Amino acid sequence: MRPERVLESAPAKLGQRGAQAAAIAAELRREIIAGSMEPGVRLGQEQLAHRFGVSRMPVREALKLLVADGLVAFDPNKGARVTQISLEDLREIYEMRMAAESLALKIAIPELSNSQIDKAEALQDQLESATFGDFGGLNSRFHRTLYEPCDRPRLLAHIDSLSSAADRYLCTAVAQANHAVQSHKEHRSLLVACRNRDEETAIACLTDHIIRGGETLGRYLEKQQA
Amino acid sequence: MRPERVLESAPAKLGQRGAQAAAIAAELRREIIAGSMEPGVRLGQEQLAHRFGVSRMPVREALKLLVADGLVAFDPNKGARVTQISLEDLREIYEMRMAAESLALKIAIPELSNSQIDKAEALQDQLESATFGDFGGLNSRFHRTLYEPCDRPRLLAHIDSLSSAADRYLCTAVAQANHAVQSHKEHRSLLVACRNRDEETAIACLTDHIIRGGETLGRYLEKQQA
DNA sequence: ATTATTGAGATTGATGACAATATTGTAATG
DNA sequence: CATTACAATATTGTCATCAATCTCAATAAT
Repeated sequence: MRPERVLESAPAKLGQRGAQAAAIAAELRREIIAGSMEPGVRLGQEQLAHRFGVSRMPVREALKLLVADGLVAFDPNKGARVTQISLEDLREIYEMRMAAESLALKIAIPELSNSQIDKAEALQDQLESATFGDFGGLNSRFHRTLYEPCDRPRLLAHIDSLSSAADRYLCTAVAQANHAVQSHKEHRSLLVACRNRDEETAIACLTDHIIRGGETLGRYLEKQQA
Repeated sequence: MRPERVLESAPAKLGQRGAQAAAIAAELRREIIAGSMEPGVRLGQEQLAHRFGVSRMPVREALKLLVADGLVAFDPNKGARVTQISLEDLREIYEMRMAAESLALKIAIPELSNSQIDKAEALQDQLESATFGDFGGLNSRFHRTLYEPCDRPRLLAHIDSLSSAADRYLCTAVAQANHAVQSHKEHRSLLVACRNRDEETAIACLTDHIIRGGETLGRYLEKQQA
Protein backbone atom coordinates (compact mmCIF):
# COMPACT_ATOMS: atom_id res chain seq x y z
CA MET A 1 0.00 0.00 0.00
CA ARG A 2 1.58 3.21 -1.08
CA PRO A 3 1.50 6.33 1.06
CA GLU A 4 -1.31 8.06 -0.83
CA ARG A 5 -1.63 11.76 -0.45
CA VAL A 6 -1.50 11.40 3.25
CA LEU A 7 -3.12 14.61 4.15
CA GLU A 8 -5.65 17.26 3.76
CA SER A 9 -5.82 19.59 0.84
CA ALA A 10 -8.82 20.71 2.83
CA PRO A 11 -8.94 24.48 2.82
CA ALA A 12 -10.15 25.53 6.23
CA LYS A 13 -9.28 22.63 8.50
CA LEU A 14 -12.64 20.94 7.99
CA GLY A 15 -14.91 23.26 9.92
CA GLN A 16 -16.26 22.59 13.39
CA ARG A 17 -17.95 19.58 14.76
CA GLY A 18 -20.94 18.53 12.72
CA ALA A 19 -19.70 20.30 9.65
CA GLN A 20 -17.00 17.84 8.68
CA ALA A 21 -19.27 15.92 6.35
CA ALA A 22 -20.32 19.10 4.59
CA ALA A 23 -16.72 20.29 4.30
CA ILE A 24 -15.55 16.98 2.88
CA ALA A 25 -18.46 16.92 0.48
CA ALA A 26 -17.62 20.44 -0.66
CA GLU A 27 -14.01 19.51 -1.31
CA LEU A 28 -14.90 16.35 -3.19
CA ARG A 29 -17.55 18.19 -5.14
CA ARG A 30 -14.96 20.75 -6.14
CA GLU A 31 -12.61 18.06 -7.36
CA ILE A 32 -15.26 16.14 -9.24
CA ILE A 33 -16.56 19.27 -10.90
CA ALA A 34 -13.07 20.45 -11.75
CA GLY A 35 -12.40 17.06 -13.30
CA SER A 36 -9.47 16.02 -11.15
CA MET A 37 -11.63 13.11 -10.02
CA GLU A 38 -12.44 11.41 -13.27
CA PRO A 39 -15.71 9.60 -13.91
CA GLY A 40 -15.66 5.99 -12.83
CA VAL A 41 -13.04 6.51 -10.14
CA ARG A 42 -13.67 4.43 -7.07
CA LEU A 43 -14.20 6.41 -3.86
CA GLY A 44 -13.02 4.11 -1.10
CA GLN A 45 -14.21 5.16 2.31
CA GLU A 46 -11.06 4.08 4.10
CA GLN A 47 -8.88 5.83 1.57
CA LEU A 48 -10.80 9.11 1.80
CA ALA A 49 -10.95 8.90 5.57
CA HIS A 50 -7.19 8.52 5.70
CA ARG A 51 -6.68 11.37 3.28
CA PHE A 52 -8.84 13.82 5.21
CA GLY A 53 -7.56 12.61 8.54
CA VAL A 54 -10.95 11.59 9.89
CA SER A 55 -12.89 8.44 10.47
CA ARG A 56 -15.04 6.77 7.86
CA MET A 57 -18.34 8.05 9.21
CA PRO A 58 -18.13 11.68 8.08
CA VAL A 59 -16.87 10.39 4.73
CA ARG A 60 -19.96 8.25 4.36
CA GLU A 61 -22.20 11.20 5.09
CA ALA A 62 -20.32 13.31 2.60
CA LEU A 63 -20.76 10.66 -0.06
CA LYS A 64 -24.49 10.58 0.64
CA LEU A 65 -24.65 14.30 -0.01
CA LEU A 66 -22.88 13.88 -3.32
CA VAL A 67 -25.22 11.06 -4.28
CA ALA A 68 -28.11 13.44 -3.74
CA ASP A 69 -26.49 15.80 -6.23
CA GLY A 70 -25.99 13.02 -8.73
CA LEU A 71 -22.21 13.40 -8.71
CA VAL A 72 -21.62 10.01 -7.13
CA ALA A 73 -23.31 6.65 -7.61
CA PHE A 74 -23.57 4.19 -4.80
CA ASP A 75 -24.01 0.43 -5.03
CA PRO A 76 -24.82 -1.13 -1.68
CA ASN A 77 -21.94 -3.23 -0.39
CA LYS A 78 -19.93 -2.32 -3.45
CA GLY A 79 -18.93 1.25 -2.82
CA ALA A 80 -19.10 4.65 -4.42
CA ARG A 81 -17.90 5.79 -7.79
CA VAL A 82 -17.83 9.11 -9.56
CA THR A 83 -20.76 9.03 -11.97
CA GLN A 84 -20.12 8.85 -15.66
CA ILE A 85 -20.84 11.88 -17.75
CA SER A 86 -22.77 11.47 -20.95
CA LEU A 87 -24.64 13.40 -23.57
CA GLU A 88 -27.92 11.99 -22.28
CA ASP A 89 -27.20 13.17 -18.77
CA LEU A 90 -26.15 16.60 -20.00
CA ARG A 91 -29.34 16.93 -22.00
CA GLU A 92 -31.45 15.90 -19.03
CA ILE A 93 -29.78 18.38 -16.72
CA TYR A 94 -30.38 21.22 -19.15
CA GLU A 95 -34.00 20.25 -19.72
CA MET A 96 -34.55 20.28 -15.97
CA ARG A 97 -32.69 23.54 -15.53
CA MET A 98 -34.87 25.16 -18.12
CA ALA A 99 -38.05 24.05 -16.40
CA ALA A 100 -36.89 24.93 -12.89
CA GLU A 101 -35.11 28.20 -13.60
CA SER A 102 -37.77 29.68 -15.83
CA LEU A 103 -40.29 28.94 -13.09
CA ALA A 104 -38.09 30.58 -10.47
CA LEU A 105 -37.45 33.64 -12.60
CA LYS A 106 -41.11 34.04 -13.44
CA ILE A 107 -41.99 34.14 -9.77
CA ALA A 108 -39.01 36.26 -8.81
CA ILE A 109 -39.29 39.08 -11.32
CA PRO A 110 -42.16 40.96 -9.69
CA GLU A 111 -40.33 40.79 -6.35
CA LEU A 112 -36.93 41.71 -7.70
CA SER A 113 -35.45 44.87 -6.18
CA ASN A 114 -33.02 47.18 -7.91
CA SER A 115 -30.33 46.41 -5.38
CA GLN A 116 -30.59 42.73 -6.19
CA ILE A 117 -30.22 43.44 -9.87
CA ASP A 118 -27.19 45.57 -9.03
CA LYS A 119 -25.75 42.66 -7.13
CA ALA A 120 -26.26 40.37 -10.10
CA GLU A 121 -24.63 42.91 -12.38
CA ALA A 122 -21.63 43.12 -10.08
CA LEU A 123 -21.32 39.35 -10.22
CA GLN A 124 -21.47 39.50 -13.99
CA ASP A 125 -18.65 42.05 -13.97
CA GLN A 126 -16.54 39.65 -11.94
CA LEU A 127 -17.53 36.81 -14.20
CA GLU A 128 -16.22 38.53 -17.29
CA SER A 129 -12.76 38.76 -15.83
CA ALA A 130 -12.72 35.44 -14.01
CA THR A 131 -10.48 32.46 -14.49
CA PHE A 132 -11.64 28.97 -15.42
CA GLY A 133 -11.81 27.75 -11.89
CA ASP A 134 -14.09 30.51 -10.67
CA PHE A 135 -16.40 30.51 -13.67
CA GLY A 136 -18.80 27.82 -12.52
CA GLY A 137 -19.28 29.20 -9.03
CA LEU A 138 -19.75 32.80 -10.13
CA ASN A 139 -22.10 31.76 -12.89
CA SER A 140 -24.27 29.87 -10.42
CA ARG A 141 -24.29 32.82 -8.04
CA PHE A 142 -25.29 35.18 -10.83
CA HIS A 143 -28.29 33.07 -11.68
CA ARG A 144 -29.19 32.44 -8.07
CA THR A 145 -29.19 36.14 -7.26
CA LEU A 146 -31.92 36.70 -9.81
CA TYR A 147 -34.01 33.80 -8.53
CA GLU A 148 -33.67 34.36 -4.82
CA PRO A 149 -36.58 36.79 -4.43
CA CYS A 150 -38.98 34.05 -5.48
CA ASP A 151 -38.81 32.80 -1.87
CA ARG A 152 -39.11 29.11 -2.75
CA PRO A 153 -36.62 27.13 -0.67
CA ARG A 154 -37.30 23.77 -2.31
CA LEU A 155 -37.02 25.16 -5.78
CA LEU A 156 -33.80 27.03 -5.03
CA ALA A 157 -32.23 23.94 -3.50
CA HIS A 158 -33.20 21.96 -6.58
CA ILE A 159 -31.65 24.58 -8.84
CA ASP A 160 -28.45 24.54 -6.80
CA SER A 161 -28.24 20.81 -7.20
CA LEU A 162 -28.69 21.06 -10.95
CA SER A 163 -26.05 23.77 -11.09
CA SER A 164 -23.53 21.49 -9.40
CA ALA A 165 -24.33 18.81 -11.91
CA ALA A 166 -24.04 21.22 -14.82
CA ASP A 167 -20.74 22.63 -13.60
CA ARG A 168 -19.08 19.30 -14.29
CA TYR A 169 -19.77 19.76 -17.96
CA LEU A 170 -19.27 23.49 -17.93
CA CYS A 171 -15.75 23.32 -16.57
CA THR A 172 -14.56 21.06 -19.34
CA ALA A 173 -15.87 23.40 -22.01
CA VAL A 174 -15.44 26.86 -20.59
CA ALA A 175 -11.96 26.94 -21.99
CA GLN A 176 -13.62 27.68 -25.28
CA ALA A 177 -13.44 31.45 -25.29
CA ASN A 178 -16.45 31.90 -27.55
CA HIS A 179 -18.72 30.07 -25.13
CA ALA A 180 -17.90 32.54 -22.41
CA VAL A 181 -18.29 35.56 -24.66
CA GLN A 182 -21.68 34.37 -25.87
CA SER A 183 -22.76 33.61 -22.32
CA HIS A 184 -21.77 37.10 -21.17
CA LYS A 185 -23.87 38.73 -23.88
CA GLU A 186 -26.86 36.66 -22.89
CA HIS A 187 -26.42 37.54 -19.23
CA ARG A 188 -26.40 41.23 -20.09
CA SER A 189 -29.60 40.90 -22.10
CA LEU A 190 -31.20 39.07 -19.22
CA LEU A 191 -30.24 41.84 -16.83
CA VAL A 192 -31.81 44.46 -19.08
CA ALA A 193 -35.05 42.52 -19.24
CA CYS A 194 -35.03 42.18 -15.46
CA ARG A 195 -34.51 45.91 -14.98
CA ASN A 196 -37.57 46.50 -17.13
CA ARG A 197 -39.45 43.90 -15.15
CA ASP A 198 -40.33 42.41 -18.51
CA GLU A 199 -41.24 38.88 -17.54
CA GLU A 200 -41.82 37.55 -21.01
CA THR A 201 -38.57 38.80 -22.49
CA ALA A 202 -36.59 37.78 -19.43
CA ILE A 203 -37.85 34.23 -19.57
CA ALA A 204 -37.22 34.08 -23.30
CA CYS A 205 -33.65 35.26 -22.68
CA LEU A 206 -33.12 32.73 -19.94
CA THR A 207 -34.56 29.89 -21.98
CA ASP A 208 -32.39 30.73 -24.95
CA HIS A 209 -29.38 31.10 -22.70
CA ILE A 210 -29.82 27.69 -21.15
CA ILE A 211 -30.63 25.96 -24.43
CA ARG A 212 -27.65 27.53 -26.12
CA GLY A 213 -25.36 26.62 -23.25
CA GLY A 214 -26.55 23.04 -23.31
CA GLU A 215 -26.03 22.77 -27.04
CA THR A 216 -22.55 24.27 -26.95
CA LEU A 217 -21.53 21.92 -24.18
CA GLY A 218 -23.08 19.01 -25.99
CA ARG A 219 -21.15 19.70 -29.15
CA TYR A 220 -17.93 20.10 -27.20
CA LEU A 221 -18.45 16.88 -25.31
CA GLU A 222 -19.27 15.01 -28.48
CA LYS A 223 -16.12 16.25 -30.13
CA GLN A 224 -14.01 15.43 -27.10
CA GLN A 225 -15.32 11.92 -26.79
CA ALA A 226 -14.56 11.19 -30.42
CA MET B 1 -37.74 6.61 30.88
CA ARG B 2 -40.68 4.58 29.77
CA PRO B 3 -40.35 1.44 27.69
CA GLU B 4 -41.48 2.96 24.36
CA ARG B 5 -42.72 0.69 21.67
CA VAL B 6 -39.79 -1.57 22.14
CA LEU B 7 -39.88 -3.23 18.79
CA GLU B 8 -40.48 -3.25 15.17
CA SER B 9 -43.76 -2.40 13.63
CA ALA B 10 -41.60 -2.87 10.59
CA PRO B 11 -43.43 -4.88 7.99
CA ALA B 12 -40.84 -7.15 6.45
CA LYS B 13 -38.22 -7.65 9.18
CA LEU B 14 -36.13 -4.75 7.91
CA GLY B 15 -34.59 -6.34 4.85
CA GLN B 16 -31.06 -7.66 4.59
CA ARG B 17 -27.85 -5.96 5.31
CA GLY B 18 -27.54 -2.55 3.72
CA ALA B 19 -31.25 -2.14 3.37
CA GLN B 20 -32.01 -1.29 6.98
CA ALA B 21 -31.69 2.43 6.42
CA ALA B 22 -34.02 2.29 3.44
CA ALA B 23 -36.52 0.19 5.34
CA ILE B 24 -36.48 2.50 8.34
CA ALA B 25 -36.81 5.51 6.06
CA ALA B 26 -39.77 3.90 4.33
CA GLU B 27 -41.52 3.22 7.61
CA LEU B 28 -40.90 6.73 8.94
CA ARG B 29 -41.96 8.21 5.63
CA ARG B 30 -45.17 6.24 5.85
CA GLU B 31 -45.87 7.54 9.32
CA ILE B 32 -45.03 11.12 8.48
CA ILE B 33 -47.13 11.07 5.36
CA ALA B 34 -50.01 9.38 7.15
CA GLY B 35 -49.81 12.06 9.80
CA SER B 36 -49.13 9.85 12.80
CA MET B 37 -45.85 11.73 13.16
CA GLU B 38 -47.00 15.29 13.53
CA PRO B 39 -45.00 18.25 12.22
CA GLY B 40 -42.46 19.55 14.69
CA VAL B 41 -42.00 16.24 16.46
CA ARG B 42 -38.46 15.61 17.52
CA LEU B 43 -36.84 12.53 15.99
CA GLY B 44 -34.28 11.41 18.54
CA GLN B 45 -31.73 9.03 17.12
CA GLU B 46 -31.37 6.97 20.26
CA GLN B 47 -35.10 6.69 20.61
CA LEU B 48 -35.64 5.57 17.02
CA ALA B 49 -32.70 3.18 17.20
CA HIS B 50 -34.22 1.60 20.29
CA ARG B 51 -37.63 1.38 18.72
CA PHE B 52 -36.40 -0.33 15.56
CA GLY B 53 -33.96 -2.49 17.44
CA VAL B 54 -30.89 -1.29 15.59
CA SER B 55 -27.95 0.99 16.18
CA ARG B 56 -28.04 4.72 15.56
CA MET B 57 -26.15 4.63 12.28
CA PRO B 58 -28.89 3.21 10.06
CA VAL B 59 -31.25 5.64 11.74
CA ARG B 60 -29.00 8.52 10.79
CA GLU B 61 -28.89 7.36 7.21
CA ALA B 62 -32.65 7.00 7.12
CA LEU B 63 -33.04 10.53 8.43
CA LYS B 64 -30.72 11.80 5.72
CA LEU B 65 -32.93 10.18 3.10
CA LEU B 66 -35.98 11.88 4.57
CA VAL B 67 -34.17 15.21 4.62
CA ALA B 68 -33.56 14.81 0.90
CA ASP B 69 -37.31 14.40 0.43
CA GLY B 70 -38.01 17.47 2.52
CA LEU B 71 -39.96 15.51 5.11
CA VAL B 72 -37.44 16.09 7.87
CA ALA B 73 -35.33 19.10 8.80
CA PHE B 74 -31.95 18.70 10.37
CA ASP B 75 -30.04 21.20 12.51
CA PRO B 76 -26.44 20.17 13.12
CA ASN B 77 -25.87 19.20 16.74
CA LYS B 78 -29.53 19.83 17.45
CA GLY B 79 -31.28 16.92 15.87
CA ALA B 80 -34.03 16.17 13.44
CA ARG B 81 -37.65 17.25 13.41
CA VAL B 82 -40.58 16.54 11.18
CA THR B 83 -40.92 19.57 8.93
CA GLN B 84 -43.86 21.86 9.31
CA ILE B 85 -46.52 21.85 6.68
CA SER B 86 -47.76 25.11 5.31
CA LEU B 87 -49.72 26.64 2.50
CA GLU B 88 -46.51 28.11 1.09
CA ASP B 89 -44.83 24.73 0.99
CA LEU B 90 -47.87 23.11 -0.59
CA ARG B 91 -47.96 25.76 -3.26
CA GLU B 92 -44.28 25.35 -3.97
CA ILE B 93 -44.56 21.59 -4.31
CA TYR B 94 -47.39 21.90 -6.78
CA GLU B 95 -45.62 24.54 -8.81
CA MET B 96 -42.60 22.27 -9.05
CA ARG B 97 -44.71 19.23 -9.87
CA MET B 98 -46.33 21.09 -12.69
CA ALA B 99 -43.00 22.07 -14.20
CA ALA B 100 -41.40 18.66 -13.77
CA GLU B 101 -44.33 16.44 -14.70
CA SER B 102 -45.38 18.36 -17.76
CA LEU B 103 -41.79 18.13 -18.97
CA ALA B 104 -41.72 14.39 -18.34
CA LEU B 105 -45.04 13.80 -20.06
CA LYS B 106 -44.07 15.88 -23.05
CA ILE B 107 -40.99 13.77 -23.58
CA ALA B 108 -42.73 10.50 -22.78
CA ILE B 109 -45.77 10.73 -25.00
CA PRO B 110 -44.06 9.94 -28.31
CA GLU B 111 -42.41 6.91 -26.66
CA LEU B 112 -45.50 5.69 -24.86
CA SER B 113 -46.59 2.16 -25.82
CA ASN B 114 -50.13 0.88 -25.66
CA SER B 115 -49.22 -1.66 -23.04
CA GLN B 116 -47.94 1.08 -20.79
CA ILE B 117 -51.16 2.99 -21.17
CA ASP B 118 -53.02 -0.21 -20.34
CA LYS B 119 -50.95 -0.53 -17.22
CA ALA B 120 -51.79 3.01 -16.21
CA GLU B 121 -55.46 2.34 -16.84
CA ALA B 122 -55.33 -0.75 -14.65
CA LEU B 123 -53.80 1.34 -11.88
CA GLN B 124 -56.57 3.88 -12.29
CA ASP B 125 -59.13 1.07 -11.93
CA GLN B 126 -57.52 0.07 -8.67
CA LEU B 127 -57.34 3.67 -7.58
CA GLU B 128 -61.07 4.17 -7.92
CA SER B 129 -61.78 1.42 -5.45
CA ALA B 130 -58.88 2.06 -3.11
CA THR B 131 -58.92 3.03 0.54
CA PHE B 132 -57.39 6.19 1.99
CA GLY B 133 -54.14 4.55 2.88
CA ASP B 134 -53.44 3.24 -0.60
CA PHE B 135 -54.52 6.36 -2.45
CA GLY B 136 -51.24 8.24 -2.36
CA GLY B 137 -49.11 5.34 -3.47
CA LEU B 138 -51.39 4.25 -6.30
CA ASN B 139 -51.79 7.81 -7.46
CA SER B 140 -48.03 8.24 -7.67
CA ARG B 141 -47.67 4.98 -9.56
CA PHE B 142 -50.35 5.98 -12.03
CA HIS B 143 -48.53 9.17 -12.85
CA ARG B 144 -45.13 7.52 -12.91
CA THR B 145 -46.28 4.90 -15.38
CA LEU B 146 -47.10 7.58 -17.89
CA TYR B 147 -43.78 9.35 -17.39
CA GLU B 148 -41.46 6.36 -17.34
CA PRO B 149 -40.93 6.09 -21.12
CA CYS B 150 -39.23 9.48 -21.08
CA ASP B 151 -36.09 7.69 -19.93
CA ARG B 152 -34.84 10.50 -17.71
CA PRO B 153 -33.58 9.05 -14.43
CA ARG B 154 -32.86 12.37 -12.73
CA LEU B 155 -36.20 13.78 -13.66
CA LEU B 156 -38.10 10.71 -12.50
CA ALA B 157 -36.27 10.67 -9.18
CA HIS B 158 -37.13 14.32 -8.73
CA ILE B 159 -40.79 13.64 -9.45
CA ASP B 160 -40.82 10.78 -6.97
CA SER B 161 -39.44 13.06 -4.32
CA LEU B 162 -42.09 15.66 -4.99
CA SER B 163 -44.77 12.98 -4.86
CA SER B 164 -43.66 11.96 -1.40
CA ALA B 165 -43.84 15.53 -0.30
CA ALA B 166 -47.26 15.99 -1.85
CA ASP B 167 -48.63 12.84 -0.26
CA ARG B 168 -48.34 14.44 3.15
CA TYR B 169 -50.93 16.96 2.13
CA LEU B 170 -52.93 14.58 -0.01
CA CYS B 171 -53.57 12.12 2.81
CA THR B 172 -55.11 14.74 5.03
CA ALA B 173 -57.54 15.79 2.32
CA VAL B 174 -58.32 12.66 0.39
CA ALA B 175 -61.08 11.93 2.84
CA GLN B 176 -63.03 14.51 0.90
CA ALA B 177 -64.95 12.31 -1.50
CA ASN B 178 -65.35 15.00 -4.12
CA HIS B 179 -61.61 15.46 -4.45
CA ALA B 180 -61.20 11.82 -5.37
CA VAL B 181 -64.11 11.84 -7.81
CA GLN B 182 -62.78 14.91 -9.56
CA SER B 183 -59.29 13.44 -9.68
CA HIS B 184 -60.58 10.23 -11.25
CA LYS B 185 -62.34 12.13 -14.03
CA GLU B 186 -59.18 14.04 -14.79
CA HIS B 187 -57.10 10.86 -14.87
CA ARG B 188 -59.51 9.35 -17.41
CA SER B 189 -59.27 12.41 -19.63
CA LEU B 190 -55.51 12.26 -19.41
CA LEU B 191 -55.53 8.61 -20.48
CA VAL B 192 -57.68 9.41 -23.51
CA ALA B 193 -55.30 12.14 -24.60
CA CYS B 194 -52.36 9.78 -24.16
CA ARG B 195 -54.03 7.10 -26.27
CA ASN B 196 -54.40 9.68 -29.02
CA ARG B 197 -50.79 10.68 -28.55
CA ASP B 198 -52.14 14.21 -28.36
CA GLU B 199 -49.32 15.97 -26.61
CA GLU B 200 -50.95 19.35 -26.30
CA THR B 201 -54.20 18.10 -24.83
CA ALA B 202 -52.43 15.67 -22.53
CA ILE B 203 -50.23 18.37 -21.07
CA ALA B 204 -53.20 20.68 -20.69
CA CYS B 205 -55.07 17.90 -18.84
CA LEU B 206 -52.10 17.24 -16.60
CA THR B 207 -51.55 20.89 -15.84
CA ASP B 208 -55.18 21.40 -14.95
CA HIS B 209 -55.17 18.25 -12.88
CA ILE B 210 -52.19 19.33 -10.83
CA ILE B 211 -53.39 22.91 -10.43
CA ARG B 212 -56.83 21.76 -9.35
CA GLY B 213 -55.38 19.26 -6.92
CA GLY B 214 -53.17 21.88 -5.39
CA GLU B 215 -56.02 24.31 -5.01
CA THR B 216 -58.35 21.76 -3.45
CA LEU B 217 -55.70 20.75 -0.98
CA GLY B 218 -54.90 24.37 -0.26
CA ARG B 219 -58.50 25.21 0.55
CA TYR B 220 -58.80 22.15 2.75
CA LEU B 221 -55.62 22.93 4.63
CA GLU B 222 -56.66 26.53 5.10
CA LYS B 223 -60.01 25.47 6.53
CA GLN B 224 -58.41 22.90 8.78
CA GLN B 225 -55.84 25.28 10.17
CA ALA B 226 -58.52 27.80 11.06
C1' DA C 1 -9.37 -24.25 -23.51
C1' DT C 2 -13.29 -22.69 -21.07
C1' DT C 3 -16.12 -22.48 -17.17
C1' DA C 4 -17.34 -23.27 -12.32
C1' DT C 5 -15.71 -23.21 -7.48
C1' DT C 6 -13.59 -21.75 -3.54
C1' DG C 7 -10.80 -19.37 -0.54
C1' DA C 8 -7.95 -15.23 0.84
C1' DG C 9 -7.94 -10.40 0.93
C1' DA C 10 -10.19 -6.09 0.87
C1' DT C 11 -14.17 -3.16 1.68
C1' DT C 12 -18.48 -2.03 3.32
C1' DG C 13 -22.40 -2.08 7.05
C1' DA C 14 -23.27 -2.04 11.75
C1' DT C 15 -22.23 -1.78 16.73
C1' DG C 16 -20.93 0.14 21.12
C1' DA C 17 -18.01 3.55 23.51
C1' DC C 18 -16.20 8.26 23.93
C1' DA C 19 -15.97 13.40 23.27
C1' DA C 20 -18.28 17.67 22.18
C1' DT C 21 -22.36 20.31 22.04
C1' DA C 22 -27.04 21.72 23.29
C1' DT C 23 -30.80 21.72 26.67
C1' DT C 24 -32.79 22.05 31.04
C1' DG C 25 -33.32 22.67 35.86
C1' DT C 26 -31.52 25.07 39.89
C1' DA C 27 -29.60 28.53 42.53
C1' DA C 28 -27.82 32.98 43.26
C1' DT C 29 -28.40 37.90 42.56
C1' DG C 30 -30.47 42.34 41.22
C1' DC D 1 -40.32 38.34 41.50
C1' DA D 2 -37.70 38.24 37.35
C1' DT D 3 -33.25 37.38 35.32
C1' DT D 4 -28.85 35.55 34.69
C1' DA D 5 -25.07 32.17 35.68
C1' DC D 6 -24.00 27.72 36.22
C1' DA D 7 -24.14 22.80 36.77
C1' DA D 8 -26.34 18.38 35.56
C1' DT D 9 -28.46 15.85 32.00
C1' DA D 10 -29.42 14.36 27.56
C1' DT D 11 -28.32 14.09 22.71
C1' DT D 12 -25.54 14.41 18.93
C1' DG D 13 -20.97 13.75 16.20
C1' DT D 14 -17.05 10.87 15.88
C1' DC D 15 -14.05 7.04 16.57
C1' DA D 16 -12.32 2.28 16.81
C1' DT D 17 -13.73 -2.39 16.18
C1' DC D 18 -16.51 -6.47 14.70
C1' DA D 19 -19.28 -9.01 11.30
C1' DA D 20 -21.01 -9.66 6.68
C1' DT D 21 -20.39 -9.15 1.84
C1' DC D 22 -18.00 -8.56 -2.34
C1' DT D 23 -13.80 -8.97 -5.47
C1' DC D 24 -10.73 -11.56 -7.70
C1' DA D 25 -7.34 -14.77 -8.53
C1' DA D 26 -5.95 -19.50 -8.32
C1' DT D 27 -7.50 -24.11 -8.78
C1' DA D 28 -10.14 -27.91 -10.40
C1' DA D 29 -13.52 -30.06 -13.33
C1' DT D 30 -15.77 -30.74 -17.81
